[in-house]
Amino acid sequence: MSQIKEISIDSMDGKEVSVHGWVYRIRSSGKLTFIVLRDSTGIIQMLSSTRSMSEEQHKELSSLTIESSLEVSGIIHKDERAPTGYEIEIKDYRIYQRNENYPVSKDLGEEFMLDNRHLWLRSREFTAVMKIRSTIFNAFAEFYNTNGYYQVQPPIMVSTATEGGSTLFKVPFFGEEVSLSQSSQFYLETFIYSLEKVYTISPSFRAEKSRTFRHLTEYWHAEAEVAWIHNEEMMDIEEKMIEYIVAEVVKNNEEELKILGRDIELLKKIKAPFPRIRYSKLMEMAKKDWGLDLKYGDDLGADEERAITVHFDKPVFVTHFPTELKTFYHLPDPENPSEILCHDLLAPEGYGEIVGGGERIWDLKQLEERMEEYNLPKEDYYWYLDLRKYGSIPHSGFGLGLDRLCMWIMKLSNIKEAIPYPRTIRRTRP
RNA sequence: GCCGUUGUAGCUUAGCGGUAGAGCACUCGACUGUUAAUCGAGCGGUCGUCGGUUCAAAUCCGACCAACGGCGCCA
Repeated sequence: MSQIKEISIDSMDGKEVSVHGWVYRIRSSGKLTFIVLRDSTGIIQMLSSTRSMSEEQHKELSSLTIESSLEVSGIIHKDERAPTGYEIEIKDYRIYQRNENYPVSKDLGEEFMLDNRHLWLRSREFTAVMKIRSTIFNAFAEFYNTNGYYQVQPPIMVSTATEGGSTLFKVPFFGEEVSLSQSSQFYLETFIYSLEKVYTISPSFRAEKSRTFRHLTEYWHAEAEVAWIHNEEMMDIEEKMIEYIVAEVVKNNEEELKILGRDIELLKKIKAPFPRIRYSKLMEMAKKDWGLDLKYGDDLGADEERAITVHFDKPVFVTHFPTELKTFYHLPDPENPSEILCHDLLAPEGYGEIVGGGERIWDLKQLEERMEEYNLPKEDYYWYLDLRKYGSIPHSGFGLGLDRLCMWIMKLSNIKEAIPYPRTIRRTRP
């Protein structure tokens, strides 16, 4: 049995081949029936006629319907009239299942496509999305594996909040209650005292009732935590990582990018270093250069991020946010304690924030003070505070929304198109 | 949490007070080179649900349900 891609080459012309897959299109003009077969590697047109089969066989094949499954054997011909330039003249076949009525066709509404995601997955577009997504997830792990990092697995059911917030999913737990993890950062920090450089790819959950093009309640969170490095070095690593991931997609998924209509030339421009702009400077530029109604102390809303990122063709770091705009664990800049040593990475073309990261407070006293400001109970965070009691060191880390990264790289209009089974405030099926 | 939009055949939709129409899919038929073929016929609808107004409601009003979109929050 062969795969469609490996037989679609000139040197196979005239050879006998066997393939299996699903009916992608079928057209009949009586004595000739064209069946376009799909497998995981591509599509190929197959010809059924009475030249190479009996009348009954030809009739049975001609009656097949979309997405019916079968295997065939026949002779492959180079033929310019076929959609991909190659065609199989069917000599024999076996039908696994003939479908009655496949519900997915052209002209689909959004709700229908989401309700039938388990079938829509088979479409060429979504197959392309899933192949690119696979490249992105692999490339992320590969980048860190080849740079001396260890992959670790934090818990998903947790009893401590990361942000101290109200956005946690509560789950019954033997008469008690636990939360689903919204970030693995604190657990990642526990590993750096032995492994020094660690990363994880794990799901995160946010119970926020967000209804936007880039929010999911369950999403894939790629996080890293690195001992001994500071904010600037963390950004050095991240921009090389993004450059690597995008380059891998360009290298491995040219065909899929074409199916999605993504401009490859724009992706080829994604090379480190990325611009680094201090928050205070960005506020000035926003007001003076782009006419945005922003002042120091404002957080970046969706409109602002869009307005800012359309001015760049590469991702851009925004650094040194005012202390009050971010949560307690960020390290205040020793030279200007009203700002913190942190960074957001905004994706270009209007996509906005894909990474949040920075340097963590590593002094016990300073961390305790900040937690008091946030009214966080020390008892719950005893293990996080212990990290500052025993061999504490400077360190930095980040969290990356992998689904958002996928959305930007593929230039999708909604994050739901970037993940196979999106979970949102109103959707948990299929 | 706030604001908005949409529910008509399996799917995409037209109709917007007076007998529910089309394209795709599916079924049957014609066609020896089709490119999401073409041509002919057929199948398929308690117009999201409940209630109200009216001689008459898919159409107007109300409530509910479902989904989608925007803001805030964030990755």
